[in-house]
Parts: sequence; structure tokens; C-alpha cells
Amino acid sequence: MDNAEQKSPQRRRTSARATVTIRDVARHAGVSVATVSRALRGSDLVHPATRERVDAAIEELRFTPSQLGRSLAERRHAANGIVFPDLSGPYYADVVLGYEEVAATLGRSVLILSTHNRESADEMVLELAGRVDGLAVFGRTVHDDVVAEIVQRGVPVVLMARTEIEGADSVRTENVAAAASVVEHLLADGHRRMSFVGDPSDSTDVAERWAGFRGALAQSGAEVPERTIPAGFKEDDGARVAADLVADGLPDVVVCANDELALGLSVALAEQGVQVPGDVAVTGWDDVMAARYAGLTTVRQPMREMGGRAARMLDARISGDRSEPRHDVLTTQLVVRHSCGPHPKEAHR
Amino acid sequence: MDNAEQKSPQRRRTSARATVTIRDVARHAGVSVATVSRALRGSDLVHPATRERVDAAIEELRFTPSQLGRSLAERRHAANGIVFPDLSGPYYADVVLGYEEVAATLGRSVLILSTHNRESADEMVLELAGRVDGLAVFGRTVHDDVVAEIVQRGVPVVLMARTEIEGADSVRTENVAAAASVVEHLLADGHRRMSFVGDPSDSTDVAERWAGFRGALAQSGAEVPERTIPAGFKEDDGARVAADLVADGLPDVVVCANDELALGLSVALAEQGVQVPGDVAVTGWDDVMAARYAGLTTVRQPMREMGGRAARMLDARISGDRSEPRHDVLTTQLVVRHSCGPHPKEAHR
DNA sequence: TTGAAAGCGGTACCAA
DNA sequence: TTGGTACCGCTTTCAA
Repeated sequence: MDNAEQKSPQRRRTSARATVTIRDVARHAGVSVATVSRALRGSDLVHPATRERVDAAIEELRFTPSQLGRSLAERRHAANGIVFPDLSGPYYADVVLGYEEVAATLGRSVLILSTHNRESADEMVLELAGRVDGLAVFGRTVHDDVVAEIVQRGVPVVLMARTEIEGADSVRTENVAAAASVVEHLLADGHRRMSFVGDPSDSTDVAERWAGFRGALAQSGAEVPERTIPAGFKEDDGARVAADLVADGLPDVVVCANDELALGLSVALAEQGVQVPGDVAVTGWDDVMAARYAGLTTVRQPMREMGGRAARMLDARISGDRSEPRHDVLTTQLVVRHSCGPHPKEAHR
Repeated sequence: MDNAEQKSPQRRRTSARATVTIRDVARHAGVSVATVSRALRGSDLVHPATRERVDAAIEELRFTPSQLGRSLAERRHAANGIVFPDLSGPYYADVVLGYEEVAATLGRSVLILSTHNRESADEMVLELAGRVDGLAVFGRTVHDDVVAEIVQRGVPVVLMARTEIEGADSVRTENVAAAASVVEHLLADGHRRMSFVGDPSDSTDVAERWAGFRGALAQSGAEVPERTIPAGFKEDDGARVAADLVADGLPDVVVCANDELALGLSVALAEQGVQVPGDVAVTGWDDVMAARYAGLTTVRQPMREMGGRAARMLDARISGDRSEPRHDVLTTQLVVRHSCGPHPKEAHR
């Protein structure tokens, strides 16, 4: 009894406590915290009458259990993370949408992190990994060893649009065959001289698209460009390419690594009096909303599904339903629009 | 002494502990947890030699401090939340981008929640509120009383694109004057009969746009429609409106509550042989990427800045730098493009 | 059915 | 400079 007295030689730091805790509820209801906890969890080891008293106390005190205390005790965060290079652009937003949607359904909150090109990206990701039960990592936002470190800590990781890493799941979209189908379509339309805009060292996706592009051209006997025209993923990058293209002489087609690039390029070309597709055909990748309105031929990717799939894969790992890694590849689809119209020479025949 | 013995009548549940704790590090380094904690926090009350031993132990054990333990002790989450009706569409993505960017800079993680139209939205938001130090809430995703409840719990809230609530900060964009400038521009182009598509009861933004629209028309002496043509915010909603519009007779202009609506409407009209802007002019709102490529006249809103602003407002409240609520209104800008070309009659003069 | 108490993994006060 | 230890708020044995 005097034990209780001895127990608090140290005062509470704040005399007026802001938050109502489970202990307050227990005291108010005249029961132990264990009972309150049980009532909270809906355990059937609580007498109905007792439960009523507890509920009343909870109501009266406007008590909300602390997620922190709960998580610490349960040793789980009930939250997943997702890491992006950059949330701008329509592409990532859709993936996050799918991810969040599924995660929410599974009772998990979602923490997002955009690494931009911050120096501190690695640390930020490691920090994030300490706040979640599972982590989705997009593209080359994080170094391989950081991912490995996270996996080793026991946090399930699913990689999106990135080459596989030991111990981590992955979801990607099909690129090689899609690139080939783009090339084949263009060839059928009479186009021959094709350039590829994008930087294969930027991402696995671009590398695969470039490989598929070259492969299909080689197989058809058409001229295969030595290298890509390097560029980022933004409209501005496309605009910059346009200038060089006009100066160096136009090919029949410019296959771009993504839609924003293709759209920026097209606009810049038009400003310089180059007609699309009349003078040069242009294709993109992703099928973002603007591509539809710009009439851009592109490859549609199931972004939202990719996000959802990632969330589900993580859930399976977290809940222990699956332990072997899994690697999914989602199919993509060529969407032919106006920007790749038949080559003039072909059309004249 | 025997006290220590008595202290563990209860075994650890897991014999092989997965996670390395601060106690392990302390033991390994031959110091107390207090010292490890100090070393961790970079306190200068640690002897260099001691610090070295601690660092070595941390390194060797690959110790990472638990965010949960830390948060519980520090009584702060170091995380902010943001609540959306729906993350789809380019609009919200940009706001999140700005929010995350600033929050990350301020050392806070970001939890996102899309309420969609889930029944359980209120509970989900309340749950989220328990995981963060501050919360940004978008539009009418959450009932007023839920917001009030969260504010009362002491969690700073900033409302975005929503009418003010006692005790919460807010960031909005200017709507009334912008709507008036749209109308004035259209009037100057010779358009007279204007319809407004959107549901004012959907959001504060739409209500204000509708009010500005009516006000400007009334002031000009032009015909003021009795009511809006109700519609949601998606392309599909626009398409549905198109059918009715054609059946009921076209006005000179259709002013839409957002871009997606306007774009969906335009496409559907074109499919029915109605020319934009020849037969009817169309305007949108937001200036999303697709609007540029579709040549849609619209009102540009600083979405990204709105997100960033919200994050900063929360930070000020959380850190106690400010206690009185603040309400920011961001300026918007009319962007004239092809879709609202001069009215035919006007053009012929 | 209930309660006491030992965690979960840190932080920070107090005393040494 | 350090160590001991009482928290932070909740969950879950174990015993009654």
C-alpha cells in the first residue's frame, strides 16, 4: 500500500495534463486499466455491466487511445510507407492513389516521402523505415545498400519500377514488348528513321524501353541508332531536345521515354514550325490525362493497379502470409493516337 | 539488489529478440542507457572517450533508435497528416506535393488519407489525428464537428479550400473575383448567354465561383441563370452534362467548376458535332496540365503553394510560434486560351 | 471477470 | 560526466 506512496518521488512535469489516458478512464470507471484495455479491444472477457461503466467513462472523458502507446505495446505501426523521387507529375499521383486506397482498406495508414534529389534522401528513407511496417520504394530513389539495410532490419520492402533486390518484392510494368509494339506500329506506318529520347541510366523502365526499341528495330532490319538522346522526364527536357533535333536534322519519329517529355517536345517543335505528325511523329509513355487531349500516341500503364498491388504484397509479407519474394510484371498497352500518323511518304503511295 | 531479481518474474515473450534496443547498446558499451541516449542526441555531457565506445556499440549492433519509443517519450509524432476526398486527378497531387515538400524540410513525415466517400471517413480522420502533430483537411471531406473535435483535442488543424471553422487555420484561393474576371472576359468577347456547370453545395470553392459568376453577370445587365447545371468534378460528369446541353439548347458559354469537367464536356460536345469554341465556348478551373494541351481557358490556382502554405501554418501552430488562427487567401489568375474564342456574332462584326 | 504489474523503447530528472 | 529510474500510454500475461 505504502508502495503506491513511494512510487512517485518524481512529479509529473505538467500539472495540468492535456491528454486523457487509459488510467484516467480506469479511475473514473472504478476499474483497472487492464479492464479498460479489454473493453477497448472488444474482448468478451468483460462483464456487460462493467463495459457499460467503462464506455460511459470513455464518453465522459472524451478519451481516445494513443496510437503511440498502442503501437509500442503491440510492436506494430499499422502504417506503410511509400517513397518517390518526386510526387509531381500525374504518373506518381496515380500510383499513390492505388497504394493508399488498398492500404486504407487493410487498416494501414500511409506515410509518403518524396526524395527529390536531396542529399539526405538515404537518411530520410531509413528514418521512414523506422516508422512503418512495410515500405514501397519507387525507382532509383534510394541506393541498393539502403534498401538492403531496410530489408535486413526486417521491414518488408516492395520495389516499384526497379530492378530486383535480394529479399524484396517487386512490381513492374512490361516494357520491352511494349517498346517493340510501338516500333512495329511505327514501321507499319512507314516510318523508318527513329530516335529515342530519354536516359536509360535514369531508370530501369527507360533502360528496358530503349532495349525493346533497339531490339525491334534491329529485327526489322531498320537503322538502329547508336545511342539515345538523353533527357529527363519533364516537359522542359522535351523542349530542350526539340532545339537540338531541329538543328541536327529530324528523324521520322521520336520515341520518348514518357509523356511529359513527348508533350514538351511536341509543343516546342510546333513553335519552331515543325509539324507533328506531318514532319515528325512523336510517341510517349504512361498515358497521362494530358496525352489524351494532346492526341499523343503512347503506352498505357496500370499505375493505380501497380500501387494497389504493392500495398497488397506488403500486407502479405507483414502478416506473414508469404515469405518467399514475389515479382509481378503488369501488362501495358499501346494506345495509338494522332501524334504518330502515317509517314508522309507512306501516305502518298 | 534482490529487487532486481524480483523484477522479472515474467519472461520476455520472444527469446530471440529481433530488434536491438538502447539497453543492448548500453550493456555492450558498458554504460547506462542515459548515456547512450545522450550520445544519441548529441549532448555535450558525454565524454569523448565514452561517446566513442557508444558509437562503436551502435555500429556493431546496427542499432537504430525506435521512432515509437522516442515519440512516446517526447510526446510528439514528428509527423503531419493531410486529408483529401480523393487523390485522383492532378489537382490534389500538386497540393500534396507542396505540403510534403515543406513538411519534410521541417523535419516532419507526412501521412496521407483519402476519404473517398467512405462511410467510415470520420473515424479514419479521427484515427489519423491521433497519429500526427498537425492535420491539413481538404474541402468538405470531414464533418464540421469532427474537425472541431480534433481541434479540441489540441491538434492544430488547417483547412484547405473550405469555409473557416473556429480555432482552425485556413488556406483558400480567391474565387469570386476570378469568376468575375472570367465572365468579364467572356462578355468582352461578345458572349451573352452563360451557363454554370457544377454543384455549389459540393464545395466552398464552387459556391464562391457560382456567386462570382452570378454577381458579374448581374452587374453587366446580362441574363443571370437561375441555377447551375449540377455536376461532379470528373470528365464523366462533363460528358453527361453535354448530352443534356445539346438536347436543351446550347448557351453561348459553359463555365465549368473545374478543368476535368470542362474537358470531358468539350470532348463529348465534339463527339456530337458541336464545335468549341465555334458553337459554344467552354471554360474550366484549376489549370491542370491537360488544360494546356486542350487549349482550355481556365483559372490558374497555386496548388503547390497552397500545400506548402498549409504545412508552414501548421508548423507555426505546433511549435507554438503562433496561437491566433490565421486565414490566407491565395490569388488566382485567368488564363485565356482557345476554348473561349470570340463569339461568332461578335467576330462577324 | 478482474487486477497487478511487467513490458514495449526511449527521454530526462535527480543524485552521485 | 555518469547512472538509476520514473515516466510516456497501452497491451498482455499471470494470479486471484
